[in-house]
Amino acid sequence: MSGTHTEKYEQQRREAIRSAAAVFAEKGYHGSSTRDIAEYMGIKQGSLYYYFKSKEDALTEVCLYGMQDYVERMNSISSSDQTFREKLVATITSHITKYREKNEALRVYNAERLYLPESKRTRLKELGTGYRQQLEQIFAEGIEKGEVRSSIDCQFAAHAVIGMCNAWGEFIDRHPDMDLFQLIENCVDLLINGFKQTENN
Amino acid sequence: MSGTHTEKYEQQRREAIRSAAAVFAEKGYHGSSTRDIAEYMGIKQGSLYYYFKSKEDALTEVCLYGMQDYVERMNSISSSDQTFREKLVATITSHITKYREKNEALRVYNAERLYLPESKRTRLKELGTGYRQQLEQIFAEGIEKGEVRSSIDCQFAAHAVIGMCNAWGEFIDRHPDMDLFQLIENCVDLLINGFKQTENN
DNA sequence: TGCGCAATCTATAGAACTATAGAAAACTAG
DNA sequence: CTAGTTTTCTATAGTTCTATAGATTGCGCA
Repeated sequence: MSGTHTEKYEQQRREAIRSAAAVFAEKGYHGSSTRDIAEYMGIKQGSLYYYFKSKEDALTEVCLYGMQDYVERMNSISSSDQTFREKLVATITSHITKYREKNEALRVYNAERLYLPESKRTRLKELGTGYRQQLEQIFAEGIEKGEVRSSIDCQFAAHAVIGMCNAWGEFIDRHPDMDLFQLIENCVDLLINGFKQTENN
Repeated sequence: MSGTHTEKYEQQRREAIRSAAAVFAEKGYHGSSTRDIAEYMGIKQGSLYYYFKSKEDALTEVCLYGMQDYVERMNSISSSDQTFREKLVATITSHITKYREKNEALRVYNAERLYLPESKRTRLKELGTGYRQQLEQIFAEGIEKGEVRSSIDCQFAAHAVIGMCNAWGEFIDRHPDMDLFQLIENCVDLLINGFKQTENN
């Protein structure tokens, strides 16, 4: 498959995926036309079909592109030998900075993937589940090592962290001048210590 | 304006708004057609324009409908004389149960409001800002009364709570058999106490 | 019963959108 | 420069969508 394609083809295809990501992120999947994507990329509407079989195919590729290195980063965080707190910081940092780096593809994955038919979503589900399970594992280890209290439900915790990151991701996308460093610090502090008054204070 | 309309008209208009909410929630604003909405409601496509000036107008009404009693509930929570913890529980319960009650309109507000032009969003912004400010106020009082540590940034905290509730709202919508009571308890526990090991344990 | 208004329907204009087919242009190698 | 290949373009068939206009049906009241 990939052997049959030119260097330029692969390059332009990646460009097409990035363009689709940018347009989908701004207007939503159904709100975007193939003409919008082509124009963003600087080619004509019909030419886009040299790179995508269909608009749906474009969405599939964008979602995969958005998840892939995101999951890879989680792999390396999860398998490192950092403390629970360090891993939590790394996870949140990785997740949130992805939004600032203009990885529109991740936003598209979050907001639009459900418009894909089941059949085209299995790979995406695997990636998402893998990501979540690694995060659950980090919590399980945190409990073992005594850094996290044992009453924490790891599945709940993983979902909560992911949900919070996505919520802030959307937010910082609309507030480009926000201080990410401060935000990450606040998130970690809240998640680890909670709102309540500390005893020795 | 409203005086010129029949009882039946008002009733059907509410029905139209609810139908639009259901359809928009499932397919997204751009993914829904006016025919979809009309069919859901049991009338013909053209008849919908007896109740909405335009599709965009329908979205505006749905978003307003979704926010309104939501904000009202927050008013009464915020002005009650409960403790911080009680108010937090009430807020999260109100927010999360709204999703289970099939208030699709709230999901539509969250996911689709940005497709409205600025001019039609000012009222919505006011409502959203009002909601958030009341939540910030709850945190400020929590700090005053010593229930919340003073290092918490109230604006950050309010956003974090709203973001987490919305994330779980989306989730429970796809998992109808989930135990909301348990979920709410977990959320409150996490937000107040955090992940970390407690001293006396 | 029949008049008048309210509510819904049918039909359609006009625009936009996806996907394809085949022509044209750009590029590569000999 | 030429022939073959890759990439892009033009044109369009076939659908679908929004919004409107005018006909039709249903309803309450004199």
